[in-house]
Amino acid sequence: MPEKNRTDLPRRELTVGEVATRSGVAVSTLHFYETKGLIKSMRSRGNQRRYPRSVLRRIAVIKIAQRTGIPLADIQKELSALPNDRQLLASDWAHLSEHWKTDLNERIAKLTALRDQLTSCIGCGCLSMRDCPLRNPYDELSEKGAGAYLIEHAGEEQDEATGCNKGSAD
Amino acid sequence: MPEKNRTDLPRRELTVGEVATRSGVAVSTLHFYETKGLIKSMRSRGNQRRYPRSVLRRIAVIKIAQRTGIPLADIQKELSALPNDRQLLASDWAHLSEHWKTDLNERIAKLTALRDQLTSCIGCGCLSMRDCPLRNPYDELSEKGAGAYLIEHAGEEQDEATGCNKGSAD
DNA sequence: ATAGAACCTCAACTAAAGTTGAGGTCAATA
DNA sequence: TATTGACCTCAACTTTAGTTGAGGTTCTAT
Repeated sequence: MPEKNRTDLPRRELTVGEVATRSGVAVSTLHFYETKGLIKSMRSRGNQRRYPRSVLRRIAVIKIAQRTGIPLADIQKELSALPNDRQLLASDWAHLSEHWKTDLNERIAKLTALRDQLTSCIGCGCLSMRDCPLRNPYDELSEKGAGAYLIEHAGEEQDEATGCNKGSAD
Repeated sequence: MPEKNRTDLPRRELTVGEVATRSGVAVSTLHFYETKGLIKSMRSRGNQRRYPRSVLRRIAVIKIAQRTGIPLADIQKELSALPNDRQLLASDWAHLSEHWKTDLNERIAKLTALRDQLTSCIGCGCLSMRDCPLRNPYDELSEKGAGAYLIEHAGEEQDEATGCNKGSAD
């Protein structure tokens, strides 16, 4: 067990394996994150990766952002846009997490709206393109600055997948 | 405009292009769904796809399920497990949407929990593997029948990514 | 000094949900 | 009838987030 007794100075740099076990992500994932510019490493004389302990915090932040549904590319952008790219300060965390919280709230709001529509459409089941709120994708449109959609496209040919409230299977 | 004047009997079968425009999904997607067993088609003498109008309802249901976050493979399973695979009845819709609503509620609950943790951790920023609720993935574990986790793994080597409440950047 | 664990690079593979293109056929309209 | 848009199949490509494996090197405890 060579891992165990490496002179365990409190601030020694970490190997990729150590970072993997301590952060809970696979070594291959750390390599992958490095290719994506999400983390960086120093190299030993023998070309092996060495990490400052701050990388653990960085990985923690990445993982939390992922849980909120942010794609890695976006996380990378936000991390690299930070004034102090190398070391994540408490203020950075506050900034990022505030931003991600907003994002997350939007996603929750969207899902909640969907759930409510689902609830009210369970009894109906018309699923009409024209009449059913489940099929009028307000949410998608509102992202593209819509609201005007219904007016602008009012004359377009629409189809009734089924007649609403007929309760038929077609 | 050949599309326009096809003898427009109310119950004529639909071509793939008609289904595409009426349902809002691409023709290639309809082909794809067919290979995945999500929809079926009859064929004309010349081997072109012909759909009953009920396919529009089926696609509507698929799209709504997708919005709730269900993968296509699961949707396929549920649709094909239906007693009446071909035609979706109102009762099928009620059954499926009830089920998906439950699913959606769970996803919302998870995201809400994450948001609340995020909120309470913004000021702290410790992100400690041991101490931070954001890093103790209760949610994932609870799916595997956990709760026992904290006790069972209590002696395991954990790492402090940072010391909690130190407010330091490492 | 040496065994063996841990590490290196690079390429290929996975999964989901499609999209794109090539090469060829069908069908409705002028 | 001829044209042309719509359609067909099949293969390859795309993106995201990684994983797997081959072939070779480094590190560290004994």
